[in-house]
Amino acid sequence: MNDSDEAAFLKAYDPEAFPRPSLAVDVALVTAHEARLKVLMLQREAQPFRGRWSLPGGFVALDESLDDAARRVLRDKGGLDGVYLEQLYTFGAPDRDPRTRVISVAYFALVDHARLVAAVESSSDRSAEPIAVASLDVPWPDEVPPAGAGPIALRRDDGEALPIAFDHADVLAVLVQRLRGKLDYAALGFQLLPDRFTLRQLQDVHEVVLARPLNKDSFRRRVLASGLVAATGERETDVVHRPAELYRFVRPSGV
Amino acid sequence: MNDSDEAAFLKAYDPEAFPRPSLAVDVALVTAHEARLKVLMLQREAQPFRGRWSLPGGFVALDESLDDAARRVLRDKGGLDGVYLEQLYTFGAPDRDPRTRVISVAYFALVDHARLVAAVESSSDRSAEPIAVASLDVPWPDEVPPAGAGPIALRRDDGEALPIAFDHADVLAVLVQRLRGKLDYAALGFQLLPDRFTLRQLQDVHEVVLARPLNKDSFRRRVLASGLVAATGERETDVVHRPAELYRFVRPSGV
DNA sequence: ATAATAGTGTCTCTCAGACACTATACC
DNA sequence: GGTATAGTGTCTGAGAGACACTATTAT
Repeated sequence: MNDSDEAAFLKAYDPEAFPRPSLAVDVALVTAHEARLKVLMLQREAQPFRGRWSLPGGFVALDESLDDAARRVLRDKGGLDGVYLEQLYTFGAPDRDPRTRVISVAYFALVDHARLVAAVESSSDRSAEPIAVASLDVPWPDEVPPAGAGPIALRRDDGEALPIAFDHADVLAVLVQRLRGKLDYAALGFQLLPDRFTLRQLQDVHEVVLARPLNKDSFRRRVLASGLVAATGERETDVVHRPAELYRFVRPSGV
Repeated sequence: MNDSDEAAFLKAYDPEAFPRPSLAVDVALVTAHEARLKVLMLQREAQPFRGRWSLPGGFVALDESLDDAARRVLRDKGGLDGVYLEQLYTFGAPDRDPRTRVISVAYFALVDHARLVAAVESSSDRSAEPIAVASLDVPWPDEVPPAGAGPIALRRDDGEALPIAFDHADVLAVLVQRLRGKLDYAALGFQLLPDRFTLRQLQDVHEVVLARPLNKDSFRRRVLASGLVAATGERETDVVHRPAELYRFVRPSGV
């Protein structure tokens, strides 16, 4: 390739030559608590879908990468930094936003429940936008929804169902599939727990995500054999029974 | 939500209010042949990256879904219709295209080798754009590349290495990870074979994708037990040894 | 002591890998 | 018959599920 050719070409290039839709990122901030998967949702105060609940999102700036945009959304709307973040899927149906063509690159972030609650509280101080941590009602048991499975529903702690804006129910459906599919093969479960956790807590998280009970013995064996956890020598406190050992997540070598 | 409110809002909405990058789809058209994974590549005749090889791609029209755009690219540049197509990942580094900000939603398509060769030949009649079906040199053995693994390289049948345009080496790296990860859990292998195939051919495909030998007996057992294949009663012909039974892919029930 | 959960030892069942053997085509 | 690959029967070892048992804390 000839560099001066390329420089001349770039000078003459017209960036308006192709149609350009708007580009947004939406972030599902996920946690697990009390046998439920939960996500942070915001109630829309503007049209479209005013009054319905949407994932936090934002438009991508021209000089920022998609990952950076997702991290910015997480920081601005969730008050969280340094959490596990992964690109999920890109949604681009022409009519998914009635305003104009908007393509949304969906991300998901995983955080332990206590940290999410703290972040939501400090975030509510800064902004009046209604915020909720809603439970997912997943109407199918396996990784992949069978044909004809209904959409995912959201329910607040007080029991009220939250109507979902845009195609965000589809985003949540893909999210649940990704979580269930990757949980055993990647270090996702740990991301939903605090730094120190018991194996029982980790099993609870897995059971919440997979929506089925797991065998205690074989779960312990598998986790300990994976080499992804290390005993700390500490034990939990303030429990009414024999306290369990606390473990911590060990990043797999070379990654 | 109030419908007339929403209608009034839409009328007043200014679609120029947010920066809008260009949006493209790129499609990796994949096949397996002679113990190699292969992809269709085009040699760029324009800047940028003139002379280097890129995945077929195109900009997304404002009234077309992402999937439709990918199918259009497949039809226009590869001459193929009705093949397996799946969204892979979205690439959005600010400098990935030196012209302007271009976000690329990458797809991959799977097709059997004979069909790809036929499509390439008829496509070469229509267009003078240099086209190649290049072998992937994957420099890591497992599903996920270890830290410090080199980039994927492309090699033509005549042995010549093809320099890669844009960030398409990254696209190919994610592609290989997806293929290796999903091969056992989803019906991907069949998509790389013609309608009728022998179990040996299917095993060859799996070995090519995973880049490691598989146990014949247990592979046969697993495939037959999966219920995804059905014997046709026919046998292969023109082989110098005992002909194997031909099987066909049976779509999993309910999908 | 009792209650409750943590954690371990062991048996069984399933399944992948390995090997050996038989079957069947063309030469 | 020779050769090459298809296809099957059987053993073995690894690992998950199931169950029973011991351990350890608070009350």
